[in-house]
Amino acid sequence: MKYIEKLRNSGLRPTKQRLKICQVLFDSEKTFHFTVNDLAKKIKIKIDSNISLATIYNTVHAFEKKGYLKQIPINSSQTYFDTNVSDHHHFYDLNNDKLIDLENSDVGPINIKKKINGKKIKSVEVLVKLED
Amino acid sequence: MKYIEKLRNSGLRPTKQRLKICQVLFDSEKTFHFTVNDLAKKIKIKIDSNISLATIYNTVHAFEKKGYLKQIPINSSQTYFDTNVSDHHHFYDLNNDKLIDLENSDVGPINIKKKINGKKIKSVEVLVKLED
DNA sequence: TTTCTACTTTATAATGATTCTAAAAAGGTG
DNA sequence: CACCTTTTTAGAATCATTATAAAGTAGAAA
Ligand SMILES: [Mn+2]
Ligand SMILES: [Mn+2]
Ligand SMILES: [Zn+2]
Ligand SMILES: [Zn+2]
Repeated sequence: MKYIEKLRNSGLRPTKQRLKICQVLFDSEKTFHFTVNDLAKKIKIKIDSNISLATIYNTVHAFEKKGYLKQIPINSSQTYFDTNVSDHHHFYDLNNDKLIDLENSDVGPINIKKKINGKKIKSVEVLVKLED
Repeated sequence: MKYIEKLRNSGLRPTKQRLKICQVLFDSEKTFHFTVNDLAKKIKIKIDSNISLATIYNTVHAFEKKGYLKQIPINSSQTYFDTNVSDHHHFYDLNNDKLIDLENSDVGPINIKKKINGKKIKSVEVLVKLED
């Protein structure tokens, strides 16, 4: 299985559960955005096995820490994650709570002119809110 | 009192509680960022009166809807609000969960080249995450 | 293979921000 | 004042997320 090494390299044991979650997250052609709830449903549908919510949370957070997933900064009752870990931005459709990718090339370079003493920039993310 | 009219013009009755919350939010020289919890503490300190949490939530949401406050898109366990309702951006310091304003002039114009059919842009916000 | 240990999973409880409820209080109008 | 509507409030409910701690598993060593 192709995810065993990916997990090992990150210091995560390739357990049955983690491998199945990898399948659901990373086997698809396109990247996608999801909440933990979305992911739990998807796992139940795609794979006929019960992975506990606690494990899904643990794994998602482990993947996030390792850089396999990104959190999307947004105000919502649930946290959104992204399997697209490249540097990019988002549209957020306020009418249906859906996220759409905005590639860097769709936004152009962002030049942060202000500097904060002793701090370095970790990420620069643009959120474009949409409405009808 | 200078907030009575502001409230009336927005269809909000100028109640004792709303006027006191206005004082705490809008009387200060500088704008600031806050969570509902922050605000509740500030109210208890600045004004010696008990305004219930429910009322603070109601009022903050009413003000947000009227455009007197802005929500800041960020992933945190609490929602952050901003008394600076001008178009601007933020630094978010991951080491202490503090927000710092980034004026439009500190970022330069952002040109969103991608369009979404039937949707219009409501806001464009940049979040710059900082670490030590 | 057997054993040992650290890591992982899981069901379940706890947490905590936010929202809901419904009764009491206050605002506004005539 | 009398009336009706809006607002406030204490407390309960909700619900995403995190913590707990017991049972299971992976990997390595013997
Ligand atoms: Mn996380
Ligand atoms: Mn709100
Ligand atoms: Zn994305
Ligand atoms: Zn601000």
